[in-house]
Amino acid sequence: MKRKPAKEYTTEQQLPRLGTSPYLKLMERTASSDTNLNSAHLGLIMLWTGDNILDMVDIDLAAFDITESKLDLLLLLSLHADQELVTPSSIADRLGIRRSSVTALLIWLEKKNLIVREPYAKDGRMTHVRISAEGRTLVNQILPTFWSTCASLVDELNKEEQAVFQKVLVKLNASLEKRLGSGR
Amino acid sequence: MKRKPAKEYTTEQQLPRLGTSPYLKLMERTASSDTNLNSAHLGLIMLWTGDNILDMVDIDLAAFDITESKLDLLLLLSLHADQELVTPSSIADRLGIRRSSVTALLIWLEKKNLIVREPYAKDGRMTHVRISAEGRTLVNQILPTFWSTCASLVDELNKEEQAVFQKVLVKLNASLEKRLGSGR
DNA sequence: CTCCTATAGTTAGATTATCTAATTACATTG
DNA sequence: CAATGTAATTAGATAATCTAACTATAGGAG
Repeated sequence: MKRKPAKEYTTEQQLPRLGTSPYLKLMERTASSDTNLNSAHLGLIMLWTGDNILDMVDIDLAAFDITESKLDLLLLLSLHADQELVTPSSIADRLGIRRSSVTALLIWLEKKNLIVREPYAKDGRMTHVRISAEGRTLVNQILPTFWSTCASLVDELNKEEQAVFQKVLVKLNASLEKRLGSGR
Repeated sequence: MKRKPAKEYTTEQQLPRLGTSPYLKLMERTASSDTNLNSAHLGLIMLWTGDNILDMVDIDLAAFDITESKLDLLLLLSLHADQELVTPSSIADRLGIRRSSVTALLIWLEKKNLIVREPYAKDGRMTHVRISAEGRTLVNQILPTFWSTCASLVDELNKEEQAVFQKVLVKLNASLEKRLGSGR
């Protein structure tokens, strides 16, 4: 969760915007000799951009009183609604977080009646989790805005730029998911 | 903060990896008619990638017992070390967070002797914040790894891909920073 | 020169998303 | 059937954020 200060006061004294170049100079001075500076620069901008994108999405979802993590989980349940068994463990595994973290999310979602937890008859230790009708309704309310926010992220890019960007990004993301061992 | 499960147990039953296509199908069904689906798709992948990149960097920084937010602040102080006056307010303004959030970060950093807070003589309400010698040492220890992590993010891409990617990314990030009103 | 108000910083208290460790309950297997 | 493994939860912690309230100082209006 981050950003979106409503404006506290307008401060008089300010720090100047330095831009990218001081970071690059610092990098030149402090990077190990076997680090490719161009790649590092690119990675840094990617990191900053990722941060900004997360912020944008958070801000938009705030209107629906939900966070990206929770929407993520609801979508996961949506897309696996046909599965006989969806347990907190398997959710944790898929999301790359601990079971206890999933429990916390589920408690919140259940309190709002967005999901249902049902004991699993075939194995008394397990619980089946599914999205509720209310949950589906909420998701359907959120998604049009969510997709339009996603689209707006890359608004500035023209068709051609989008095309090359997409190609490279898909490759990049695949490699990251592989390295993290996580992914959809 | 996210991800990095050490492995709790290996769960037997798992949720299948669905990949991107069910998300796209869902999008086709639920996006408003004035949303460009290609753009939305691209934005979605961008969001996922951003998430993964954040995770990678977090994991690497964890070894130094510091988080991205805190390193960010230390770098900010580093780069403004020549300024006569750097206040919590101006930091909050630059980082796009509230003053009270900055206070929390500063308390942590000060406890570890990474920064120094000095009363500002010319205005008794203000405090000048600067990075300490210890802080500078830590930053110098972290940066080589940090840059190499940044570089490794885009390892998979060849020279040519990096070049187009960079061009588009810079443009994209500039537009996001403008929209968020934040930025370096 | 004193009083009001604006500003800077902090504190108090809350939320969200994580984690680890401990606990509870059920299942399996020797 | 007792020991051990697994699923889920609970308890308690940390990090990063927020809003609201508070304290202290500054600066201007009488």
